[in-house]
Amino acid sequence: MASLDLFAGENNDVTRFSERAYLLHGYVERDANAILEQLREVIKQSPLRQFVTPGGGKMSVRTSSCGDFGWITDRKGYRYTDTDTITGEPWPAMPAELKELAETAAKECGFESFSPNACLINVYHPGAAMGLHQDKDESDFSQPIVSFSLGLPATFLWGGLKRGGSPHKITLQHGDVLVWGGPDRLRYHGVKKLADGQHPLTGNVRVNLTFRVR
DNA sequence: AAGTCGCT
DNA sequence: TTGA
Repeated sequence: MASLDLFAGENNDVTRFSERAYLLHGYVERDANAILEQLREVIKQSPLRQFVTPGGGKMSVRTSSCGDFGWITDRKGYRYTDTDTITGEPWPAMPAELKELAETAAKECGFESFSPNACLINVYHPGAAMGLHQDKDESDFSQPIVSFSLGLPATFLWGGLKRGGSPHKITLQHGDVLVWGGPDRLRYHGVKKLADGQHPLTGNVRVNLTFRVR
């Protein structure tokens, strides 16, 4: 696949929904086809899989990773690895164009030095969900999280720094990008059970990419 | 407990 | 919908 068009940046429609949490509406919409094409190549090397959590439950989301590190879980806990535990090979490289888009989005929100070395790929089919959790397996919480949404829309849940209370609901559409960091870096967050639907680019799935510094 | 269940 |  040819390089991305890198149209992102032309769209300045940004909603700030917490002190340092931002929704960039449609930020990667025009790059969506190219992003999905890159992901198909990644998934050929490291296939999607359903993890088991430490509690023994099976995640409904299908997951892979690219970059220097990939996020995994099993009964022993959550962690990053430098090789795919299925293939035994290093995780596929993070496509440079994706990394650049994530960095540009972070910069747009005032996170100047973001250089992700891990990208978690989560594919949601109808019925799949993500319970409220914190992204806390990384070592430097001064670095933000950047999240791309592609395909079917989803309801994002935005909680507090501790469990409890009712999370805010934010609709994520195809092409939207979320950035959160600073005092919001360890907020609980999740995704409501995905509603059935069809999207012209992805069919009946939602694709989510989260870029992190391990 | 990134899940599931049970009570409100 | 929330709390354990």
